[in-house]
Amino acid sequence: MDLLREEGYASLTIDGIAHRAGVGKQTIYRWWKGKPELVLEAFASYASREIPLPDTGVAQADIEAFLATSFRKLNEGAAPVVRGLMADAILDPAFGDLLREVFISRRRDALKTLLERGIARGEISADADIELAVDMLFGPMWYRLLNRHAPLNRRFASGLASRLMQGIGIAPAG
Amino acid sequence: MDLLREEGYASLTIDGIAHRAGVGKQTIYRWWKGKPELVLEAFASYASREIPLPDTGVAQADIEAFLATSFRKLNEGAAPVVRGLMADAILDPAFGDLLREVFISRRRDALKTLLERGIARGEISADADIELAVDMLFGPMWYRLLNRHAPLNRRFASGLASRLMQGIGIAPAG
Amino acid sequence: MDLLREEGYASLTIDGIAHRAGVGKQTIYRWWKGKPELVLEAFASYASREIPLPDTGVAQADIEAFLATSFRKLNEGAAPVVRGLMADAILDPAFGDLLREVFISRRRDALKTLLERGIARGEISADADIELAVDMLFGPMWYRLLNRHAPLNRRFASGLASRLMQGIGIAPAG
Amino acid sequence: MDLLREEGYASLTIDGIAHRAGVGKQTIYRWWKGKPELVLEAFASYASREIPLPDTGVAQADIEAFLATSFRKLNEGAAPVVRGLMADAILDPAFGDLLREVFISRRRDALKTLLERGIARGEISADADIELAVDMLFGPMWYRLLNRHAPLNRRFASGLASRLMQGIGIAPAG
DNA sequence: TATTAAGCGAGACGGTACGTCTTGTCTTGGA
DNA sequence: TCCAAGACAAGACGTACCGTCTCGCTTAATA
Repeated sequence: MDLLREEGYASLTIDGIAHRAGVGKQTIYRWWKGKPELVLEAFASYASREIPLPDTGVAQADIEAFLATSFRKLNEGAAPVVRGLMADAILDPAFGDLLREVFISRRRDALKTLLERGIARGEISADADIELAVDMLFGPMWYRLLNRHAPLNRRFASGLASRLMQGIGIAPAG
Repeated sequence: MDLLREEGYASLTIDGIAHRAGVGKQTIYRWWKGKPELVLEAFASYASREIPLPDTGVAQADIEAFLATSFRKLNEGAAPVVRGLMADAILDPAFGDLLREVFISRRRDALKTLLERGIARGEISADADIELAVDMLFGPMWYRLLNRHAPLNRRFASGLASRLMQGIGIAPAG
Repeated sequence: MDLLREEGYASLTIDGIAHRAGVGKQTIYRWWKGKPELVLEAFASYASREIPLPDTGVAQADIEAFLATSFRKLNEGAAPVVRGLMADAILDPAFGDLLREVFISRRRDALKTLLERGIARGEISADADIELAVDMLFGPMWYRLLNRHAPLNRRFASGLASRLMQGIGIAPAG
Repeated sequence: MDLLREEGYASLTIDGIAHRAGVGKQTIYRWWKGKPELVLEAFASYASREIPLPDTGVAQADIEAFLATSFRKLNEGAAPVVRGLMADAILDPAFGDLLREVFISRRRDALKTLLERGIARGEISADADIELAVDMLFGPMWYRLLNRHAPLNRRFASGLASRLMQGIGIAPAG
């Protein structure tokens, strides 16, 4: 992780990692299939540790908080790593499958939990398309993360959460 | 483009392109900075040529048609190319800037045109956040494109367009 | 020795030996300094066991028989092993010293014994250069063994023995 | 050749050669199959350049001079190189074939020329076994070169030449 | 009989060199 | 004069062995 920060994902090499770790290259290949798998492992635990599920009792607030925390972590240094993982997932479909399994889908699950709580509470329509809702929350995040055309800030989190609720929510009485 | 289809973006090499084109490598570097720029140029014209702006007179229908056409082109073979371009944009930020300029932003502009037409017609609230709306349409598309966790089909196009309109639209009278 | 025959000396590895023997690598290093020493030990006893000193009563015949037996053993499978030991002796001078001590010099001593018997019997000139004679017998053998430009056969043994005796022998009366 | 002298054959690496030559590794592999072939090429020309065929008019003197020059070159620094080439020839039979073709056999040819001149002059018996004679001259040289049990000096050259002539020569009248 | 120590198999480890691959630049020779 | 052909420097890749090291598991001797 230190090296990731110092050198960036793209110029991170197995030789470099091994040398920095005071370790033979073979030792790395013994435990990981390659650089992407290694970084993924280091990062997946970081993500689930650092981005807890909020529970404010209100779906929209939960969602907004969850997104906002994610954005903050990305802005604090995780962004290049996540981008690099995505690049490797594209270049190597097998790693793409792995990334989806151990990272993307877990993040999706977290978000689904928040949405389902909302349904249970009656804030969200019971027949809402949860998968679509998740895509409409994480999709824009990845889009800005990868294209860097606009910042990942709290305003964005708030905008996404509120627009989504208007699309799938049940208007509060009164 | 033939080679792109045959070999895939990842295993496409400058040597390979030059050899296939019966051309020296230097000739390629004379005209393009590298593989990504070459592919981008080939692809950008393809995209604007093949995905025309629809004009049905109804914003939601326009948006849905635009997305659906985009999805179809991706499914017909463009997907790996677009993914590859994104991978290179990640690995080389300078190319990322270029991609944003000549591809991403043009696609965004196309979508904005549709949305602005909707505003002009009174279908969409005049103070809607257009940038956010575009993110909520293209974001999910890229998200599914890159992660391949769900198909890019007409149902998805329809779902995105309708949920968006519920978020930013003006309820029709009656 | 089985592995030596199956795999050849060059592709024989300590890992392979250990695995085949159902033994940990450390156990091998406990007893031998390395692969060459291990093979040398296995081979040295084989050589002294299988190539006895002949005693026909005639020096030239003794020498020819000794060479012929050596050649036969080499042709029967020992050749690659002996070549491999020589390769390691070249690459590691310390092992070269060991090889000379426990193998080369013992073989030379055997040959010297035959020559000295010839001197004792008056067949060979008392002032003959024994060291040189040994070099002229074993030298050509190694030369053919390593270069494989001509076979190690009985004709060669006979030719070497007879030419040598013409060089150092005492012409029999009549 | 500089590196060969400085580092020795065994610790000569392709990386090292490439770096010293200010050259990429691929360039070396483009022209040579590997380290042994490279060294062989550098050395073969050296040998034929530095060890000319003598022509004193007397076979025994020619042979002695030829051997003595060879020994001197070996003692002056060529010995480790020649040993290294032999080690690789042992470990890789394909290179062994090459070494025989472009080095061993050429050196043998040179020696045969001297012997044939001797036959033409009537100094050597016309039915002498030339191949065997060559083995009896070069064999002992290699044997001492590889085993280092005795020096390669002029006395050795002289001893080999004279003993050989006693074996195959025609006694001068008187 | 219970305790301890030695020797072992297994295999992870740091390290080094290998031969392959691709990149972007430089050079050459024929059209 | 142009350009295909491809050599070149650079350097990461993933593999193969090396010789050292640490683990537990026997197994034998000691208490």
